[in-house]
Amino acid sequence: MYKIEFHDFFSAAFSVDCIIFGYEAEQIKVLHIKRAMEPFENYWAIPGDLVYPDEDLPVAAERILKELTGLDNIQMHQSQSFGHPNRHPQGRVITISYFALIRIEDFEVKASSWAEDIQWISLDEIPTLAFDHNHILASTYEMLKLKLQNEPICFDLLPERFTLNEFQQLYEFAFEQAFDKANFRKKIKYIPLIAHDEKQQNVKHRPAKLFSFNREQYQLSLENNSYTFKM
Amino acid sequence: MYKIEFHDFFSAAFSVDCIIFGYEAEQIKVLHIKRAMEPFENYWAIPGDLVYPDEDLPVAAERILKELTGLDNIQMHQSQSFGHPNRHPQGRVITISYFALIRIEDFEVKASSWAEDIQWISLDEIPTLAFDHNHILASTYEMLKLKLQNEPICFDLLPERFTLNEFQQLYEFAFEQAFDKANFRKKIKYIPLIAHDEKQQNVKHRPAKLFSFNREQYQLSLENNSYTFKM
DNA sequence: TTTAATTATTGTAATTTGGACAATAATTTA
DNA sequence: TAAATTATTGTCCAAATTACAATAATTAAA
Repeated sequence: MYKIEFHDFFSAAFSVDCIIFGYEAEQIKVLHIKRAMEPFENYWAIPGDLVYPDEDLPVAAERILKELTGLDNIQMHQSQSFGHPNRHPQGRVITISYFALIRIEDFEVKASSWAEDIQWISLDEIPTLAFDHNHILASTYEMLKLKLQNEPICFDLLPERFTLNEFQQLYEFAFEQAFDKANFRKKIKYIPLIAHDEKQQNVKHRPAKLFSFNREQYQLSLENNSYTFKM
Repeated sequence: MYKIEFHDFFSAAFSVDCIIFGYEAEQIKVLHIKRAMEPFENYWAIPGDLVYPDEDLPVAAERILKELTGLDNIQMHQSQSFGHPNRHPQGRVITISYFALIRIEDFEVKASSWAEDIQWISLDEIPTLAFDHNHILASTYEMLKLKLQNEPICFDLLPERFTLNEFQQLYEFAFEQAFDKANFRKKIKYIPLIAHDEKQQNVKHRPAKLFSFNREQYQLSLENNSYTFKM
């Protein structure tokens, strides 16, 4: 085996891939772009690109997502790394996947930069994607479900002030099952929420009270070790 | 801003860091090595090193762990990536952390390669480590706890055939609290175990029945979506 | 102005689960 | 054969979960 010099190690690139989950009409969809360049030209792919040599990972994720899809100000979470030596035909590229969860109706997406087209595709209709993106997507979806149940990331999906029913719908989305309204309220008893005096507007029935997630109290109890979020 | 050419992206290195959690005397310890070279010479560090340009990540993790600590055949799990541009003084190095859980008494560790010394350090006595290793360790410990409760990785720690008491001790380790023997048996009712006819040998009391984790049934129910592991 | 319709919110009783603890079983050693 | 030790099972009570009923607040139609 030939000797590898120190500088030979500095020959890899790395990328971030942004898996944007959205829900709409009780379906989970994932944002895809159509590649306008080789390799995998014309394939659908997860939005992602190479990271600049002096750029931090979360910054790169934000930049790349915005460049390719127009999405801005989205709170992303790191998922996993994928680094098989042959996963990229043009060299050694390690990729780090980030994901987010958004309400589709709240955002407008737009193909730009080298993205030729953009589309929300439901989880059960994903075609063969570029690179190892099918694998990355599947494994990131598992991470999403795990985090939904163990960290309060679900509040990224809700408006700042929400009704308990909206919260419950999200819960049902995460667990893929329905819950009883009365029992749901007992279940979330320990999740720190702020009850506001304000009520729902413009509904054709009794308006529901609005709540918000009490981030301060959540942070405190984290530091305290006095409570761990569980859905 | 100057234009970055494609080949300029291929100037990063990447490493893996292996966080080996061990338990002994009801304490959680982490395996550290003392660095025998710059940067951070003489600092304690998590065992880790650069990955070869054509080497897969899990393979690199195994190789590096063995080179530095002598540990072999350890099932490691990927945790997270750390990629701050200045985290390594000699260039851009993204690191991917892997972790494992072992019983300290089952293995012998030995400093080798450029590791000058090796030591198990308990979690509450960790000194200032090389690089951003304190941060990596803290964040990987959170991942360990999350996975212990949601994936059957605890069986990596047990021998192939184990008694329910051994299983319970592990459970107590993971949750940092004691459980009632009788109640523990009710709690694990849904975890797929195989009860063998075989019994514990060479104990000074009534021997316990041996069990093993039913990986086949677990895989099946995963594919089935009929059960999710919960501790 | 009253009433029906709709959804929010609270309450209650039955069932299931979880925890404390006691009882019994199987084995080794003295 | 009895004492010691740990495994295993059972029982009772409290707590959590579930199903479902009752009440409250609001809008829209009569």
